[in-house]
Amino acid sequence: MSITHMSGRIITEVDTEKRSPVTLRMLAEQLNVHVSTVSRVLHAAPDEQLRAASEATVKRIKELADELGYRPNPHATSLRTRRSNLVGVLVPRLSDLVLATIYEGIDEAAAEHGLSTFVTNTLDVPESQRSRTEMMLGRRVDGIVFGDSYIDGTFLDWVTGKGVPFVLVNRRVPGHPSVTCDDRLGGRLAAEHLLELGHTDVAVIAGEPYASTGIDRTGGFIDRYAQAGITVRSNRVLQSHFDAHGGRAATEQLLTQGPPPSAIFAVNDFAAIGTLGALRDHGLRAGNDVAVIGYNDTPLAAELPVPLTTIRSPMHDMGRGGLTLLVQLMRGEPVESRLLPPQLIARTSTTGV
Amino acid sequence: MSITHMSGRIITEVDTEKRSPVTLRMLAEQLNVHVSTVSRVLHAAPDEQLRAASEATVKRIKELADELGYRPNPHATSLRTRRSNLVGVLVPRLSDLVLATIYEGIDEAAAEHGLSTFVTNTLDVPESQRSRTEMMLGRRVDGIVFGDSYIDGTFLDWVTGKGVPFVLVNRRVPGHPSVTCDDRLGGRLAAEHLLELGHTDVAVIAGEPYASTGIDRTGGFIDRYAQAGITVRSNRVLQSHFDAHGGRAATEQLLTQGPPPSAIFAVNDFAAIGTLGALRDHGLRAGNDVAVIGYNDTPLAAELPVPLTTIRSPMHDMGRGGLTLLVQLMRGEPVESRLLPPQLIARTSTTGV
DNA sequence: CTGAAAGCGCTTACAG
DNA sequence: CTGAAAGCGCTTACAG
Repeated sequence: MSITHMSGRIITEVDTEKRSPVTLRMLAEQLNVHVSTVSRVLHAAPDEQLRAASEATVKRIKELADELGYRPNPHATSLRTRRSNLVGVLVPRLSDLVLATIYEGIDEAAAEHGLSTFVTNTLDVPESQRSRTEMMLGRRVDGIVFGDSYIDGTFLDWVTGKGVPFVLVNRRVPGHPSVTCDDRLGGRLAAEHLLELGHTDVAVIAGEPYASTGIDRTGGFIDRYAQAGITVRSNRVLQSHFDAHGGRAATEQLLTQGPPPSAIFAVNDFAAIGTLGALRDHGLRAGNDVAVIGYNDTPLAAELPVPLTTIRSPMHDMGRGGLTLLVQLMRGEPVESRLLPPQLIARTSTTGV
Repeated sequence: MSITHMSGRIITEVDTEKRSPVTLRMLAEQLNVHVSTVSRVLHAAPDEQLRAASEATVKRIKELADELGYRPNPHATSLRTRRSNLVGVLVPRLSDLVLATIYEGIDEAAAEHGLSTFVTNTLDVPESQRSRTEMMLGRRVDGIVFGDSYIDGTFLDWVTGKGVPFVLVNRRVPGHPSVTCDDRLGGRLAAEHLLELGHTDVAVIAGEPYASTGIDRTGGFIDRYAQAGITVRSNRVLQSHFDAHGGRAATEQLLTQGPPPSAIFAVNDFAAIGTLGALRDHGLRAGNDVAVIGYNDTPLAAELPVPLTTIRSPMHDMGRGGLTLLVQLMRGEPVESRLLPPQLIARTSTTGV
């Protein structure tokens, strides 16, 4: 640790510190005990260290390990135990705040369980979903979290054959364990809010047709309107990408095809921002001329020039919950899918100024 | 691979497939060659396979490896070679689109080099920067990319002592290799744009005082104004967080302390969105009453109700460039810091309707 | 052209 | 209470 002031030595020492972190064997040799004893002591739970070694030995080992900053080599451990303590996470795009936030929840919970995560983008491209999954398997992950599932579960059936436990977050697929927002309920909440405000001519910017999020939010919304005796016609329901550009494009299309609806439900806050832009281009004031409601309550929603009414979804908790479910699965415990409750957050974009 | 329709067998097979991916030894035994021969063949570059084994043997080995889907166990490889092919990435927050995009660039380039990445948030908390770095070292990463550097390089000096190569992206620190946007130039471009539009009373939402991004963007801006003979007074330069809430808060403060400036430069698009909100609350129209210019050209900027003038920074390329620099460093090659050029993107928020 | 050995750093029954 | 051995799956000189 001390620096010797002879240039030749210094380089050697730095090199040594760099190349060789302290190993179990180094500890064992310094203490004149067997490497297996050190291993046992360092792994025993506090209450069963008695059986690992004598109290004195335990103390000596732990102190030296502390002093030298011993960190087990995870590759050696993984090789030996056949557990990598690694979890793979697949998302459409990490630069989508929704997925980034979910991932933060996943990684946070993973750290609490002593697990590390690998994330990767699949861009919702099936070929990438497959190749990135294989890459994760190549890395010997102990489990996978999919945030990019297609509602058609063919791919997941293939993954099942690989024997690696996995869970879904963000988007659900029937027959597979998942932690998602109760998106049908979310859609219903949006509908109820607009119904209360008296909107009968409404449109939906519905998201991607392969994602349960878009499907369920749209379905819950339309069903609630149907209950109220109002049919949302199919030309008022437009597919879209889950971003501002997609929301703007879909809204443009909507506004081009006839008189504007009195309210628009965009199944994603970013799409909703695109909707706000398109409305403005057409000289319509969001919240006064046309009500707009988004989904997720991203941090931006409250700060927009026209604060956005939205359905809050528990993004972070979805990530945490998904990882927790995966851990249970990895332990061989039975698991159940969870639907987390959404919440309406009313702001100016529907209530007006 | 085939499914036997006897329930007992099925479970066994799935279990087998799950627990034991194919190993070098399995290949060797099936082919009646030594495991070292298989290893040599599978590692040789196409042109030197002649020296690894006979043409016939090479062919047999490669075919079987393909057929069985052999994937080397990375933990065994890492243990043996003392290279993990792992890179650690530290960012303030992955749910900040700027950092997520930079990370996407890093991971993309990493994959091309056969490297995998671990990302983690530090929330700009020094204690976390340290603990997360230690966690990365524990994972035996071959290198680290810091996207969260403080301009004060004390922490990085400590990291240098660890002997692990690292590079900086996003934020630079004198004396350490980095790939960043030329933020001083970016600030200057913002100033020139506003000067051309005739703005003499301007304010800056300046970001965090410990980040080179905020410092350089602000510095370049103020210097350019000084060149034009205009002093930007210090009460017109406000610290802020790099998000919408921070931008709104700082702008509120600005608008409270007296008559509004005729233009505001926010050193981050999200902060700029907060600025737009605050202006609207005060009955001021962005682009007409007060010009607003942001930084980064995030995908949202163009889609906002008032499209945002901004300085485009090459976020993705910064990530790619940073990883490339790290690879050079890991090879022991000399490296040089790079400044990537920013670009002005003029939109309605400064030009008006 | 190919085999055999050693060893990376760890864990885990098994002895004693 | 502690030691010794075996082995996880790979790579790398070294022989022959």
